[in-house]
Amino acid sequence: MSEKRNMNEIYLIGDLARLSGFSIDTLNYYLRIGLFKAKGRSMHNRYRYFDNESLELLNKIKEQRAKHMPIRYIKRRIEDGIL
Amino acid sequence: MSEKRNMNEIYLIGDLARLSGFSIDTLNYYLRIGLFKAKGRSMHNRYRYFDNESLELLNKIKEQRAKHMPIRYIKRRIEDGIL
DNA sequence: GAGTATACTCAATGGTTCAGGAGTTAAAGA
DNA sequence: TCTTTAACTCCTGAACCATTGAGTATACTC
Repeated sequence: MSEKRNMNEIYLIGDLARLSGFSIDTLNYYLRIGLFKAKGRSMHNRYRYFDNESLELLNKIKEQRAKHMPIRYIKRRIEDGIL
Repeated sequence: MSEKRNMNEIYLIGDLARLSGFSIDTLNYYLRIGLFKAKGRSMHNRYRYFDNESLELLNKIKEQRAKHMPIRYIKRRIEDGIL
């Protein structure tokens, strides 16, 4: 009942933008610089898929950015598994 | 290693068409008449998601259609859990 | 044989995604 | 102050998806 993990939702970038509050442009930028990655991709049209884990990460990124933490530091924290 | 189930792939209709051999038009028709259903949908753009289970069902449908089994019978078999 | 049903197939419209590149604004550095 | 850098933001073109409605070929029914 109170399980929060594994809702198994799937999102495309537009959903992720709506749910995270970031603009699609910002998300594309973040993807371009490798701040976060898609969980999968359509082989047919290269559309990217995301899930709730992507969303959780974006929420953390949002918090950090709200505190003016530079992206390069956020990126390192993610890579180091701290975030 | 030899697990065949739960590959966790996600497909859009174009992928499904390529993988199943049905045309997108045919798949849209099958969806329209309810022969099979999408596993999910983007709330943002209403794109439909499918998975390997969808693909397996389509392969069964393909077999039946190859034997000229009318769609209404196939549909009933699916509903009855026979197929 | 004419009419109907089945199973697609095609076409049009509108919104979405991607990739790439260029523009912008504010802050930091020299 | 002038120049860079950071972090977006905007734009374009090609491909894709959804929906709707109309067209078609074959099979079935009367």
